[in-house]
Parts: sequence; C-alpha cells; structure tokens
Amino acid sequence: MAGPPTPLGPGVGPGGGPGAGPPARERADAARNRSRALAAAEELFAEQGVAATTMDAVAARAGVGKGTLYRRFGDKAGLAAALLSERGRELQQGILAGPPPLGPGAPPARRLVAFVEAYLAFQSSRVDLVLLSETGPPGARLRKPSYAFWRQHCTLLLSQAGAPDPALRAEALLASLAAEQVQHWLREGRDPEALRGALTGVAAALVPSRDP
Amino acid sequence: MAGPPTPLGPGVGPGGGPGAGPPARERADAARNRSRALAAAEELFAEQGVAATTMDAVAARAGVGKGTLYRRFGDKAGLAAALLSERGRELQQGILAGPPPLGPGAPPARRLVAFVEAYLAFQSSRVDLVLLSETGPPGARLRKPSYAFWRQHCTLLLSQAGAPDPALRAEALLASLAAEQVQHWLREGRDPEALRGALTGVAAALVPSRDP
DNA sequence: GAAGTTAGCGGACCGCAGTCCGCTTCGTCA
DNA sequence: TGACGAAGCGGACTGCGGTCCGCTAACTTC
Repeated sequence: MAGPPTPLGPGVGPGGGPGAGPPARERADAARNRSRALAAAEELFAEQGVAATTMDAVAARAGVGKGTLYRRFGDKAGLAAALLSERGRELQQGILAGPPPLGPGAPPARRLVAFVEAYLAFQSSRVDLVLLSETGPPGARLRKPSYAFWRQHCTLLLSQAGAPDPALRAEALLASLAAEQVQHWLREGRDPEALRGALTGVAAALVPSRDP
Repeated sequence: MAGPPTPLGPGVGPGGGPGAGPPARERADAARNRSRALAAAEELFAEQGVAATTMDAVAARAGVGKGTLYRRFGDKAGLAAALLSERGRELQQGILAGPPPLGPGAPPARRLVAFVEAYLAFQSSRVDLVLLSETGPPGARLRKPSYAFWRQHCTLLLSQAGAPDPALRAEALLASLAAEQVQHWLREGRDPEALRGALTGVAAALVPSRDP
C-alpha cells in the first residue's frame, strides 16, 4: 500500500488572514482578489444561503470579474472547497499526527470508528457548504484530492485490520458518509447522536469481527 | 414494519408534476407525444451519448415542444427514469414475486446478496442512463419512489436478518450501489466480477455474521 | 527609470436546463 | 353535429454556470 496520503490540494489559500502562505509565488493583485472573493462568498452564503448565491453575485460583491473567480477556484464547488480547506486541513492533521484514537497509535478498527465520528462532525459543522463542494459533474467529487486522502486513509486502516477488499470497502464507507446522504438523514429528522452510533456500527461491521 | 413496498411510481406517467398524478385517462395526443419523446430520446442517446443530448434536441427530434417534455417527465432525470422504468419494474417484480433467492422464500441474508447482484446487473445494463436518472438537485434521487422501493426492501431484509439499525444500513448499502459510485469503479477499470463479489461481501458484512 | 514579458484580469458571451402563458385541440355532453 | 370547458401544447424567455479573449498592470531585466 502507498505511503502517507497527500494533503489537500493546492489553490486554496488563506481564508482571511496571513496564516498559511501560498505554495508558489503569487502576484499581489491575485492574492488580494482571492481573499476578496472568499470574503464575499462567506458573506453571501451567510446572508442568503448557499443555494441562492450565484457566482455573478459573488463576483460583484468581491468587485472582481467572473473569470477571475473561475480561474482561481475552477467552479462553484471549488469555491466551497476553498472555504472549507482550513477545517479540512485540521482534520487531516489530526489523522496524520494527532493523538489517538484518531491519530496514529490506536488499533486500526478503533481509528476507523474515530475517523467516522470526526468526519461526521466536520460535515455537520457546515453541512450546506460540504454539500455544495460535493456537487458537480457526476464522479467529479470522487476525483478530488481531498477525497483521495480520506479514501487512502480508510483503505489503509481496513487493510491493517485485515478486512477483505479494503479499497472497495473504504469507498463503500465513504459513500455512506457522502454529504448528500448525511444531509438527507439529518433533514428527515434523524437524531445526530443515533446517526453517529449507527454509522460507527457500519464501519465496525466492515472489518471482520475476531470475537469467538 | 411496513407491508410490501410500493411499486415504481406510475412510470413517470401523466401529470408529470410533483406528487404524481392519478392514473387518470390520458388524452390521445398526450399518449402519442409521450411515446414520440421516448423514442426520440432513445435514438439520440444511442447516437450521440447521454451527456451530449440536450432536451432541446429531444424535443426537436420528437417534433414536440420543450414544455411538453417537461410537463410529462418533470426534468431530464425523469426522462431517463421513464426509459428505465420497464427494466426497473421487472426487477421489482422479481423481488416481489419471482423465484428465490431474489424473490421470497430464501433466507433474508441470501436474498440481500441476490438483490445486490441483481441491482448491479440492472445498473450495468444501462450505466449512463441510470447515472442520468440519479443526477439532479442534491437529495432528489433519495426522494424518488423507486429509491423508496429499494430502501424498503433492503430495510425489511436486514431487519429480518436481525441486523441493528436496518433502515440506516439499508441506505448505507444503497449508497455504495449508487450509479455515480459504480460507474466510477467501472471506469477506473475494476473487474465487474470482482466488484460483484466485493459488494456482496459488503452486504453480507452488514448483517451479523454469527448468531449472538 | 524605461522597456519588455506575461500572469492575471474582467465582462461580454454561450449553451442548456427549466418556466410561462396564450393558443390549439381533444373529449364530452346536449 | 355543434358548442363548450379544459387538458395539453409549444416555443419564446429567463437565469445561471462556465468559457473566451483582448487588455491591464504587476514583476523582471537592463
């Protein structure tokens, strides 16, 4: 199996401050426009909801051309992903180097359960943003670098735990955790706690139980 | 637990609008236009692929206004669903009244595996059509009557097999079988046979493997 | 500081999904 | 058979996501 998964993709820089520096040299106006766009998007999403916010509106509010928006973020989903990148990075950090059971050190089955819980919490914090970031041409979300990270992590854990077909089971698990599905469950009134319990149960069921 | 699941909606029949109309009498021109539209769609999908076919093109080929198309089928996904409805109904029939292990008579865990195999076969027969039928506003596919049927069937089997959280596990299983996911696996070169084996394995893992 | 290079800008433009509404034609009933 | 109500029609229209390309201004070089 491969080494440590790759981090979140590039192009998603500082949310509102000089926290993380852009990887490559970036022109001054480019940096300025990027933070303007992110700020405008955040505002509009808060004011009128994610679904009702158009890219034209974001561009106008940011005082920027639409072309700029698209060169920077690719598409609407990319814009959402950029807004989520900080939280996503935190979660990735917790997985790679944080304390057990999410981070290294705990037995793989335990880590998998912890991942499910953390991933659910991550999603619940900005449901509609996550949903938007996963919306797009069919299959697009399965090709994004962030998805590759989660997949590889789960694959590794399932493999270590001795589950058959770890790669496929990892994707099956992630399919159950897709934003569309989770939002559907929440909308129809499922108790978040019960949901958490049931989904960790699914994760546990995917590794063979060794009990006599 | 509920009785037998409801069958597919009225085949996306007359009424078109949300809520599905009563199976009322259908006007002659309406019937003629519907079959024309379906024929035109089938042709164009075959000629230039599903993705490249626009609703305008279907309307033009059918010699019908776009409004007619939309009243009849609701949206593009509905058109695809209508083209699939016959096969879907066959599968539903096989579940409700066909021979075991898909139909009644076999133990629930066995029926669940048979369902996964049959559902995969159903999808594989028209991958892109199924994909189109599941494309749309987020969560839309989870609210369609056909989805309700599969969900209820799986829920019932899992419940009979004594699995915990049968309703949620049913949806988790179906999420792994979503067209987007399956098409992704096939596109990336997975062997269909191996896929079938691995996914039935997932289904089996979702029911308790040993008697408590 | 001046000239050159090019990354980046931005808004006009396009294609398509989906809506609207005045007109047509079907089925019915006398 | 003629007339009437309404189910159904259809194409112009809207709104939005995404692209294109001539222009601007930020860095580089001398």
